[in-house]
Amino acid sequence: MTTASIKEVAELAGVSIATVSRCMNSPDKVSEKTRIKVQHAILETGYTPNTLAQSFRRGRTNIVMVVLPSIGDPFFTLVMRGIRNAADARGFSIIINETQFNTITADEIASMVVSRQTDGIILLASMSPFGTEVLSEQSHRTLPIVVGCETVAPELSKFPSVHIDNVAAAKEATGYLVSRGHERIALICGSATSLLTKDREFGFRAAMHDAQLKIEQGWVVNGDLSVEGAIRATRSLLNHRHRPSAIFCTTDEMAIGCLHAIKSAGLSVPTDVSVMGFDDTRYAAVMNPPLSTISQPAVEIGERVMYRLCREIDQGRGAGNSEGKPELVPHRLIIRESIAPPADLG
Amino acid sequence: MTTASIKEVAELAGVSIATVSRCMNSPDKVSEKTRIKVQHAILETGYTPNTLAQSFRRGRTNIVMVVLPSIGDPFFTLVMRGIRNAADARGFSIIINETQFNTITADEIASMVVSRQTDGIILLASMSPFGTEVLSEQSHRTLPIVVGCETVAPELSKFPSVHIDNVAAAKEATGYLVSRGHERIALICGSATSLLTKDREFGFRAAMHDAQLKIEQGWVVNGDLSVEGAIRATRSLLNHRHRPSAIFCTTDEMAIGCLHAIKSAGLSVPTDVSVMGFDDTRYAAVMNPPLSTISQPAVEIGERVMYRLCREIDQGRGAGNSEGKPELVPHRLIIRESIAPPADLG
DNA sequence: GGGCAAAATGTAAACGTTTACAGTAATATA
DNA sequence: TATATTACTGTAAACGTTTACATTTTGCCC
Repeated sequence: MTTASIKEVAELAGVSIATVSRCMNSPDKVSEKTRIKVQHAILETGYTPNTLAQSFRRGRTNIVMVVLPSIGDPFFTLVMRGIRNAADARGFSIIINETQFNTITADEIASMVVSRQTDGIILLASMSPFGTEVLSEQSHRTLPIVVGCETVAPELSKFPSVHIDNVAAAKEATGYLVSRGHERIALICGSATSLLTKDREFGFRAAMHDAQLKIEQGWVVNGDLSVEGAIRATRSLLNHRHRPSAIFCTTDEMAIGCLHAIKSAGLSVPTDVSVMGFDDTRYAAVMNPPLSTISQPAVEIGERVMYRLCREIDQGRGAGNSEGKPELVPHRLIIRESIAPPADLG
Repeated sequence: MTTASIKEVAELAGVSIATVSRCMNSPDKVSEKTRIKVQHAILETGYTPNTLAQSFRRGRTNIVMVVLPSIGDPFFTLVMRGIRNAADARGFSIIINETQFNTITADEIASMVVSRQTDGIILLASMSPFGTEVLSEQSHRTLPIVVGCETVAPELSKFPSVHIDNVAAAKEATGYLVSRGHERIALICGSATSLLTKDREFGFRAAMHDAQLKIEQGWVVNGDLSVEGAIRATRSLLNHRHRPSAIFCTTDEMAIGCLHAIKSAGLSVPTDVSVMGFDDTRYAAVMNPPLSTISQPAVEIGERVMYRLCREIDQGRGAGNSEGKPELVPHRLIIRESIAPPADLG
């Protein structure tokens, strides 16, 4: 039973298909009399516009693609909630593309660009650095892209973005550990190719430098954003010749693994080792002990990214020239119970 | 710079557009000579087919929609991974529709049905019961739908589905608690309208009945699938006149909240209260204590659901007549450290 | 080389909209 | 009442494919 088309509505209402179309899209351009005539015909036939035909004709799908490392990460879940809020409000659907912690290449983006199945792209994942120039040259005028959460590479700075000041946030987090008396602080960070990771690492190093603290070889370790990766990373830190008294994880997700690894090594948090997270996901407060962390306005980031993308799309594709400076949103240090002064101070 | 169309390729290659189209879709129907001629033209023009036009013409988007309560739940994350695996293999994209723990109504489904933006639907969320008949009547012949995880209502039994035997699994979980000596066992379950919840509750009650144990008034409580909901539910259980010695949560996500609530009430797990989860998400093993739970082959469920949907789609829409009995997949009881004999036994 | 089947290609219609343009009806202006 | 606006409606083209059908080319056999 193929659904009624505009033609049948037109016939039933005794008007042309153009009029029916106008009834749907710009009702003010059609007289009230015919409008209600058409309304009735629509109801009677149960007509709904064929989205495929509309997309084709309008050259627009009202679908955007969001590229992110993992929907499983509770932080991204929140960002997605924001994106979805905004998308719903604007009548967009969303296709999610998980990179599974791999950095995405420009080629992959490009292939999304050319098949016009999406109107725009939200990039929450890090791009492989050597891909960025390809992308920026070949497509920044052709497809709207907005970057979220991730710091954007200089070559990509044509693209609008919204995120927190990751350097400052990491600095603040590290500074707090220092202020509680820690001097041996390690860092578990994400993939080395992620600029976001780089920024947080940079903030960490800056804070350590400011405090004139030494970062031992092997104290900065990659946890690849997963719980399991963080467990491995933590084990290596606990076995380190100079065991740190505090561990800063650049993600709550990794902090969960970190907490687990510490406890299953027979140590306790925060008595033996303090732990600092990042993101303030919904699990942070229910961890044992509750996790100190940096809170980002995740939902708001999502909303702003999506609304920004809408603007790009509406202004015609590739308003990449908007040359947006990053929209910075505020972060906040959340103090819970996973951090205490180091034992050797007490 | 609008991309090259099939016409330009045809002109450049000196053939008709039909031939170009054939080169792309059924290369065996065109001579090798012209095929390479066209290949070159394609490369030279940088032609890629306009997906919108293809979708329109073929009446197929290669997009499926999956409806689920929350992508945030780590269990669904795994199911999604399976779905995505299969979808990638078959060239499908996915649009996710979160119900946010609300049951979805047939109307909402129907609106997805009519706008032909998706080729099929995967239903991982519970339908509001009064909606099901509408759905089954009006659309089960028009749009391919496959149900996953959720038990399907009898009225929906025309739709294929794949899930575990939730009744048996819950019975087994409860039985294990009984076998460890528990007699005062409470249940924290999800939304009352979910059949899946109903099934697990039914299994729980059956096991209690078999063991001739009494379920006090107020021992079966709704945790609405969220961490926070479970915290509230647990508090009410801990304040209960007859405090249970074990709590069975029908979701790991809720078990996380449960663990937290018990600990922040100053009690310990499993010494004071034992906790059983359900789903074996990636957090279960890193909880403190590690969570005993029921493991489902989540990724496999996702894959099977998606492949099944592909079959439905290929056989022409609404092969709902396939009248599939549910595909049952096996579950497994996972024993960790969150369960011990009740204190009053020791 | 004539005849024929098979293979390759071209022609043109169709998919369901939107929209520029032209045309007609209604209303206001003189 | 004639004319100039304005408001409404219809006609038809266009969007980029796919595909049934017609036509041409090729290869083969006698």
